[in-house]
Amino acid sequence: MTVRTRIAPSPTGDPHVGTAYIALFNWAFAKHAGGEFLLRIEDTDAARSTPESEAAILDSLRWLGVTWNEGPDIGGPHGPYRQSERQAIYSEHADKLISDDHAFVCFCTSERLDEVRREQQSAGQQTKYDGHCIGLAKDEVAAQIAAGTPHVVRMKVPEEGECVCSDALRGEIRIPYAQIDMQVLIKSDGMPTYHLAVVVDDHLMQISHVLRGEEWINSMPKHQLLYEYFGWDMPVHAHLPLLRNPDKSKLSKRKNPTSISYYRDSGYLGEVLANYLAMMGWSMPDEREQFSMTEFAEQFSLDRISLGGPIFDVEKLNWLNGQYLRAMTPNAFMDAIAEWALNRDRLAQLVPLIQERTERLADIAPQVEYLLGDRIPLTESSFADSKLETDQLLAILHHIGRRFDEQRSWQRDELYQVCKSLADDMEIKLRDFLYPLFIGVSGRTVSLPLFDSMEFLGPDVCRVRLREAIEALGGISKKLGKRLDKAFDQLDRAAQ
RNA sequence: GUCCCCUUCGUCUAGAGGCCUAGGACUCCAGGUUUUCAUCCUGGCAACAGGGGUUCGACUCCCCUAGGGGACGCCA
Repeated sequence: MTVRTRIAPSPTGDPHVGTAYIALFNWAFAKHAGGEFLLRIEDTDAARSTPESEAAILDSLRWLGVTWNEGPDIGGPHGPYRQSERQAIYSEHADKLISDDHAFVCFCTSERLDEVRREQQSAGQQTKYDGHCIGLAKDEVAAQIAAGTPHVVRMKVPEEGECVCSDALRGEIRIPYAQIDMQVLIKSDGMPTYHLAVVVDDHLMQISHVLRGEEWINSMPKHQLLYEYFGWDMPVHAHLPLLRNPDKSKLSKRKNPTSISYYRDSGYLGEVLANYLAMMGWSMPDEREQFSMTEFAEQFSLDRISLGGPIFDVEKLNWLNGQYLRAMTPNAFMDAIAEWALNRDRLAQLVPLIQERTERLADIAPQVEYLLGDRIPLTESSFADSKLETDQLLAILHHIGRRFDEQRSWQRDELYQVCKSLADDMEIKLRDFLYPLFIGVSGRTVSLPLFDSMEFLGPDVCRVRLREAIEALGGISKKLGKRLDKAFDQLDRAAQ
């Protein structure tokens, strides 16, 4: 049997280092065994998936040196490789489950579900579907569907006993069935949920090994059950440890830059990020720390994975990047610079901003200083010219951070709208409101236009810089954070 | 709250019962090379979460406790 692994990213945002991490390991595992690695797009969340995100993810993976044998861009014998294009396959399989009595149609509204959840929560129970629709008569179901009542399909789960699953890294894992919810398999929009799609696709695409994040361990029983219901063999599953923030929580953009584009734009090399990620939770037999992806694939084995969740440590990444950069020939180094900052795409973004402000070409460097490199470090005195008090500045930075967290796209006009509306809500003049953002982003009171700068820098860089601005102003304590969160929520409610 | 997973220096890790006086790397500190800085070299600080077993012997195996993390969505 050929080893076949996959990465199945969801195109709902910036390409995440966690995705890259899992992709790298799956890739290396397949390559090591002389097998195949494929890419599948899990875009069943119709509301959040975008083609832009998909393109960015593919691009990022290529930048890291990951290649695939089958995928949405190159096709293959098991396509299509976009789940949104496989809807018929999923409904067919869901129907099979219903007719085999392994699944049922459910008409419960989300309001009722919320209510049930609330009750269970206050009673201290774990929240799960209460089985309301499980016993509905066939003709009633048919009538409701004919009448156009919105509905989902849920899987049945044994009420008692425990599920014994196997993880290639941990051995047996036992989870009581009482813990397992009657998972929705088909959403009311007709799309499958992850749980149905992943099982159906992994089977049809002949995936032999699934390396995925630890966060999925608790879903193994659902997946195993589905494999049993369909009468299929289950691929080998191995759950990789999760990348962590410095505070040990799961890596998140609020606390750490997580988008691969951030690392590329900040001047890291793709091969370095890949090398670095490869030593998160895995080590070379000879403890070498610098190695290529080819060497990684040659040496890779599951038994050298350590399970403690590794903290993503920028210091060490910096060191590693320096090692690579300094080891280059001057020619290669020149190419690296040109590719990073001075490629035509990047310049094309910059030119509209700087050309009209330029008398001599020598004026360019100071103008773009904070866009191509780090902006100057901030202190409290950086904000001395503000008309507002420190606590107001902190409130602005905190609140805009919350708004930015929810921001999907990062275009200048949208950023303007977000700021304008928050400034209005806070009843602060836009000019005064924007001041701490200017300082935070550019480190200067005079700079290129703020929103263009932000678009150029991207969300992760902006988040980091704004966070540093907050620190420079004395930081936000837990207590203050709570108060600001509350104030922000009130503002949000008032605005609606 | 319920369930699941994890636990070696601050961080990434080596270690598969005696090779461990626990090794390497990053960070930090000290010294050296260098017109400055950086690089580079040398040295140093620093860990087996705690408690019980099993064993002649436990960082390694088992149990308990503690701590950390994750999951509990018509998100993936």
